[in-house]
Amino acid sequence: MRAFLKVMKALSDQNRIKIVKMLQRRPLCVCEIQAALEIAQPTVSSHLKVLEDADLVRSRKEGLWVIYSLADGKSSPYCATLLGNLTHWLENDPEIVKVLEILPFIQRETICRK
Amino acid sequence: MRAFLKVMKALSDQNRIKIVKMLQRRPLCVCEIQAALEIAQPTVSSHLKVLEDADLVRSRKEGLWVIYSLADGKSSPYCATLLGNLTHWLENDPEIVKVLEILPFIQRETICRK
DNA sequence: TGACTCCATCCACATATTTCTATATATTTG
DNA sequence: CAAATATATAGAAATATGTGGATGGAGTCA
Repeated sequence: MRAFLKVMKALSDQNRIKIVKMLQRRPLCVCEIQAALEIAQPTVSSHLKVLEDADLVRSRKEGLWVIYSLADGKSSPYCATLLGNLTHWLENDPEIVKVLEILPFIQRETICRK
Repeated sequence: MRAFLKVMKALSDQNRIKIVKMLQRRPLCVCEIQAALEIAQPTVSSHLKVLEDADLVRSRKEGLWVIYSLADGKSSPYCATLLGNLTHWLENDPEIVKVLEILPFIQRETICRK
């Protein structure tokens, strides 16, 4: 129950849903997510922590960056099923479409000076 | 997005999950839910309102009672899918098992004096 | 009509969540 | 080592949420 509620709560926020949908396209560093969502960097870190605690997302350090990507979903049936559903859910949602459209123009090299 | 988040938030609370799982067994009046969850009646009404606003649950008046039952899920793919998944999810969860075990002993005739 | 029962709403309180600013940590580079 | 950059953490403010007591409407029955 604990794990289930954690997953549901993690997916109950608009910004976190946007993050998941973006990560379905490609792995992203914090900078890129921040640029796409246009919110403060600590807010992004906070949301990523919630998603990671729910095992929906995983991270790996790569030099100065931390690259976030979707989890494989093996930790629980909730993660697997919901991540699966989210590949087609909200695909036509205006807010989601908007973020996914600008995603190709967000490049790590442009945003992060290093 | 709005509807999606509404459904996810509705299913992000332990008591509301218990209500859904109980309703999968049989329709229930507010009294019966209150007896099973052992919480205050306004709290039950509050949770039922959240579930109903998310189209996960529907209600019909029957004399003095208001009988709540699961929605058919046709209002959105989120409702349909999640209600479907919840028929087997959490079936072995200790908290859920406990509520479902006492459910047969909760009878409207015993609890509601009518 | 009047007493009684089921349920929803109102209100207040406690807790949780979201978000930001400021600061700290970690890594790379000069 | 020192400066610069990416990210995390701490703390605070605003908002949202869960909860229960009090109240009132609606229906039932004597």
